[in-house]
Amino acid sequence: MRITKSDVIQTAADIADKNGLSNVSLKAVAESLNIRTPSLYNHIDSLEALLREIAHNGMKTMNERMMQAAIGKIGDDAIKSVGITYLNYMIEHPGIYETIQWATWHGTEETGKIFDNYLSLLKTLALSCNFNPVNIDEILNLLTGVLHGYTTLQLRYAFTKPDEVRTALSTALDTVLAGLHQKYDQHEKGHL
Amino acid sequence: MRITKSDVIQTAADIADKNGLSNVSLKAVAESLNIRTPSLYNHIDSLEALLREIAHNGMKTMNERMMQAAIGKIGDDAIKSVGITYLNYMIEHPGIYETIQWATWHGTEETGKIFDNYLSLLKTLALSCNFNPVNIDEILNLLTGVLHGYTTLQLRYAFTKPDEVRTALSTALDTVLAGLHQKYDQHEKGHL
DNA sequence: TATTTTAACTAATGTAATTAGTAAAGTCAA
DNA sequence: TTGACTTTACTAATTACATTAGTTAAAATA
Repeated sequence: MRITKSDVIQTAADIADKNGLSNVSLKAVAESLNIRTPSLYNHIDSLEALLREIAHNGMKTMNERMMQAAIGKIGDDAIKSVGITYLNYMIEHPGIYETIQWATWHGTEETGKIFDNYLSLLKTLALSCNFNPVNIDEILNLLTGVLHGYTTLQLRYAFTKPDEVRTALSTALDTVLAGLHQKYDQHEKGHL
Repeated sequence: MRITKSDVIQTAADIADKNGLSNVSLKAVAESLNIRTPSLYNHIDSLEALLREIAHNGMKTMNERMMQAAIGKIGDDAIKSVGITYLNYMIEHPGIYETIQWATWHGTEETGKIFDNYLSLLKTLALSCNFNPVNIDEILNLLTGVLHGYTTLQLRYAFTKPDEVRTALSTALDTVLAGLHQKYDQHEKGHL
């Protein structure tokens, strides 16, 4: 009968996934939890803060899953594997992903830190592709951009044909990686 | 003293650009126009409908600018020119762009139609790149994805260093186009 | 067991969207 | 120009939430 902060966030996240971000209200969350609206303030600071917590939780979960997905892989394989994991999370949790996008505009330093963890993972993997480290930021910007934009735009098809969208993403990443290799691959240094 | 629907949309769009989407309220719009909130209902159906109108107006304006930017150009040049125009609009009108993203989740058929016009422009330009038409949808999905994702993620830097972000986008598009050419360029058919 | 914290509650306030009903000002035909 | 009609503004009232204040009971802790 006693409720924790984590319960509140989970419940709100579920509502977002089922009914969309715009239907997440303190009233709706409280009803789901069978408590009165003001009682939520024992766990959260405000509706905005709750939304940010949903986003942060989601981002952290994604980061963990992507790290798992990268284990035992390097180079293009690792990057594609991470990309598919990213897409899968979005398909499973569209409401949370919507909240993450909301947090892009309403984020705090915390939001930035969690995003940096994601960048850090991608950076390690990109370096394992044998790209010239000088260009690593350029490369990261392109990879994160493609991942975010491609998955967002394809999400509407992802519910009806998830497998097609997954293979399409893989193909798209192949194309981008081909461009990256052509442009940024390190030339073999002379043998010592 | 008399106000038109277009005035309402413009005013709301200005508020979005200046203060962000979350500060667009009927109250704020009415105050800017020096009328009472309920009077807005003579011009719009609801707050949601108003936001959609902001998005649709913005998307149409972007489409027009991108078509202008493409005139007299073909191939990679045309696509890069369109991409820079896309980015420029976002820098000029971050609030409208935020609203367009909102409309991605809360859109109507109208939203889809305007987006299709954008796709149609890009399709024409992509075909002028000499890609194999069989793969044109794949190519479009990648191009639109990169454009959306890259610009969204770079927007935060775009206000302080707009020129750097612009050239960086150009470079990123070069990379993607290199990948696309490597994979999808049509081979010369035998001479007839 | 006594004390302190936690987390629930009711009651009250403030803000914003929306609806209903009304009046004034503009439009247009006879 | 006058009178019907439409448009667009208004006030008043309703509703839905978010949020704050103050209170109480249960849980945790010492």
